[in-house]
Amino acid sequence: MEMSPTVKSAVMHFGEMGSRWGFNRTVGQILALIVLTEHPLAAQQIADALSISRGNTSMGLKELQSWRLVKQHHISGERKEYFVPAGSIWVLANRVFEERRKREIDPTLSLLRDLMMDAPAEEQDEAVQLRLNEIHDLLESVTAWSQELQNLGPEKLDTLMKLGSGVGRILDFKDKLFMGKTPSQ
Amino acid sequence: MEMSPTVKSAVMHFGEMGSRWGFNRTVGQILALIVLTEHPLAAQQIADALSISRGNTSMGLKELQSWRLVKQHHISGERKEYFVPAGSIWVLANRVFEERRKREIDPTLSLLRDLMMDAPAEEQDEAVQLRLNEIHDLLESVTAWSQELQNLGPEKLDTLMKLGSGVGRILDFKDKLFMGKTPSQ
DNA sequence: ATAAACTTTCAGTAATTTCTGAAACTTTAA
DNA sequence: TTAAAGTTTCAGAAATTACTGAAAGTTTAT
Repeated sequence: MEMSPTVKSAVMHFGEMGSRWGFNRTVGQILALIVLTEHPLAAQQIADALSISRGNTSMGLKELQSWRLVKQHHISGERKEYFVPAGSIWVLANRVFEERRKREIDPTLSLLRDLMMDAPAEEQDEAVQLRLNEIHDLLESVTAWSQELQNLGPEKLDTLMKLGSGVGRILDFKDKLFMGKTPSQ
Repeated sequence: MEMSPTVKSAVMHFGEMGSRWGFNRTVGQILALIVLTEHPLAAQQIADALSISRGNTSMGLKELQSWRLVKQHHISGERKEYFVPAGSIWVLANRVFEERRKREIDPTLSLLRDLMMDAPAEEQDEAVQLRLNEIHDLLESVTAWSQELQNLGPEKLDTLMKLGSGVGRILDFKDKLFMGKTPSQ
C-alpha cells in the first residue's frame, strides 16, 4: 500500500502535530492515513505503510478507538479486522474537541470544586479562594457552552459560525426584544 | 515564601495538567503560583517555593511571557524584576486559547493550503483532494469564528454563553426575520 | 573600571515517553 | 483439538523532553 506524495505529506504533518493535539506521532499518522484512504485498512497495511511495528500499530488503533475517531469495519468473508474513520470530518473534529475537554478541563474543574469545599474552614486566604472561584466559574461556563453548541448539531452550528460578526448584532437585537423579561440564564 | 495547603494543591495540579495544556510541568506550576499570589513574585522566590533550579525558573518565566500570560513588574527602588499575571483570569484564558490556536491549527491550515495548490496538476486522487478540502474549510471556519468571538469582548461573550440553549431559539428567530435576504458570505 | 546583584544560557544528566519485537493470547476452520 | 491467521501485551531499548548548576552575561551603583 503505497502512499501518494500528497497523502504522505499530510500523514507526516499529522504525525508532527500529533503531540500538540493530545496524542503521539504514530497515532496522528495512523489517523491521517485512515481518514485519507477511501477503503478500509487492516492493521498490517497500516504498519507497512508507515513503517512502524505491528505492536505500535495495535496500540495506536486502540488509542484512536478510545478517542472514538476510528472504528472497526468487518468485511464479510474476511478474517482480519479493518479500520475506517468513525464519521465525517465534522464528527471527528467534534470528538477531538469533546475528548480534549474531558482530559483538559474536567479534572481541573473537579479539583477546584474540592478545594472550594475543603478550604473555607481551614484557611484565611480569602483572595486565593476568590481566584479559585473565578477560575472555576469560567471553566464551568466554557464547559456548559461547548455542550450547548454540540447539541445544536452540525447545521445550526454552521449557521452560527457563518454568521460571523452578525452574532454581535443578533445579541443586541435580542436584548431589545426581551428587555426586562430575559429568562434568567 | 511558604505556600498554603490550598495553593500547594492547586500548584501541583496545574503542574500535572501543564503538559496537556501545551506547556510543561514547571511552567504550569509557575503560572499557578503567580496567579494565586496577590503580590508580585521574584524569580528566586518562585524557585524556592517550587524547589526548582534558578535556571529552570528563568526558562519557565520566559515561556510564560511568550504565551503572554505573565508580565514583568518593576518595583521602584528594587533591583530585581518581579512577575505578575498578565491580566484577569478571563484574559489569561483567552490568551491560552489564542496561543494554542496558533500552535495547533495555523500550521495545519497552511500545510493544507499548500497541498491544495500543488496537487491538482500532479495527481489523480480526487477523493484525497476532497477530504483535504473539507478539513481545510472546517479549520478555517473554526479559526474565523474564534476570532469573531474574541472580538465580541468579555461582556457579549458572557451574554452569549449564558444564553445556553437559547442560542438555538435565537437562530430560528433570525431565520424567520431575515428569510431570503440572509447576507451571503 | 569594578564589584555587587542579579539574569540567562547551555552542556550534560535525569526523567519521561514512545517504540520494537518476541511471547502470550484469541478466534476460526477443518 | 490442532494449526493457521490473526491480535494484544509488555519488558526493555531508543528517542525525546525537561532539569540542574556552573559559567557567561547584564545592569547599576560607586
